[in-house]
Amino acid sequence: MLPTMTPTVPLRSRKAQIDRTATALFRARGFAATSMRELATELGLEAGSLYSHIKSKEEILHRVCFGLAEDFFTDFAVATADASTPVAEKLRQAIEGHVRVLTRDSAASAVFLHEWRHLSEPARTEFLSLRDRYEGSFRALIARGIAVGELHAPDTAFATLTLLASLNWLPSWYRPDGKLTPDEIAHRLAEQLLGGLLTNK
Amino acid sequence: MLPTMTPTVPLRSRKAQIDRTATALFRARGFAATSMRELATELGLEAGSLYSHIKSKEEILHRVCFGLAEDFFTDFAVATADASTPVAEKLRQAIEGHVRVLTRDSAASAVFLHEWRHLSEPARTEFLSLRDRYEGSFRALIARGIAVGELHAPDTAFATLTLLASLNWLPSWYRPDGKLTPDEIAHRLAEQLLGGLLTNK
DNA sequence: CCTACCGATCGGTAGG
DNA sequence: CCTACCGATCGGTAGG
Repeated sequence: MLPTMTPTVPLRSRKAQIDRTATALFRARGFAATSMRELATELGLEAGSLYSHIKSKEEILHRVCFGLAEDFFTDFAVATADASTPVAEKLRQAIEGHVRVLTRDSAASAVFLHEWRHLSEPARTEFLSLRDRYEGSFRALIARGIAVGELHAPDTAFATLTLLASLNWLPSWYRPDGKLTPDEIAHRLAEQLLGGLLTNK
Repeated sequence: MLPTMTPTVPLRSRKAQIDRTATALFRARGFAATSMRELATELGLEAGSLYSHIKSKEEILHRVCFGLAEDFFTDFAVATADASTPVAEKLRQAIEGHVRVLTRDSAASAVFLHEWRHLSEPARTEFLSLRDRYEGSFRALIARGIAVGELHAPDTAFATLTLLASLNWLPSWYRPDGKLTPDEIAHRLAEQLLGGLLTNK
């Protein structure tokens, strides 16, 4: 038996590499316009070889979308866990948590925000109901803030919509190598958005 | 010479029909995932027949994207034309103008906002520079409002970004048959967004 | 506006 | 992980 070259142990599993590279491509070109051959080339292998690690193109999209959904829920739960924290402060921490998830992996976030519609049923419907639940949590937080007088807004639904829209625009312009750190961005966004909601300024 | 059945005169030109139907499909499925055969079927004709009215699939996308860009510029110019109008009021009218364009054709707006990346060069770069110019106009307006003391914001760039992001989220949830009229939506959005920017409330 | 078709490319599989 | 390939579908054209 002859000794063979020990293959370089991949730092991340091949599957994780595929997910990461696919996510970047999905973000740049969109899910439908990204071909499995492009993805394979980017990874230095042949198209057919991908299928020893994944079952389908959509499987990747599914993992990215639902993985991020989980991240958003986790961070929101942490931000709002402490019962003694004032509502406005909970909202601030929820905003910062949301921004943290967005900046941690902005490619995956962009896919989460824009490519979910290429999920086939029933995943698509399931995804949308998760997203609705998440929006609902923010709306409830804002409504409670208004009820206890810490926040004010002419229309709760509009306030929630504009808040999340502002945050979710981030992956369109965020660059990890930009001047501001994720924490600074989170802080400024929170200032900007709470500025319009807080009763006492 | 025998008289023949007079063909029904189309209310809109066939080309305009193609654009409208394609826009709805591009919005629902995305540009890349929409096939010319789907589009033809929707219009009740064969795929090949489309090409006596249009040159290519991308030509449609090009018309939609640049047509809407023109609409946004036109409405912004009208909103900010009068030199004697206070800056904050100009901003309010610019917001309402932007919302008016978005609600007038929300399918085209959604395509404008999300499908432009499927334009090939040089159209893509040209489009992005138009979009930058438009954003720049809003930023300049906000900056001037802060300079003269009518507006306040911790960060002009962030204020502009969150403002436009909030407005541009509208095509994602706007339904022409919803409870609120476009004017009411424009008004509430303006209230919500100016509420965080106005110096005197 | 249709019929008939082109070459290219797609996601995915069989067998090794 | 590769080679070789599958059937399906793509945008678009020629000729009428």
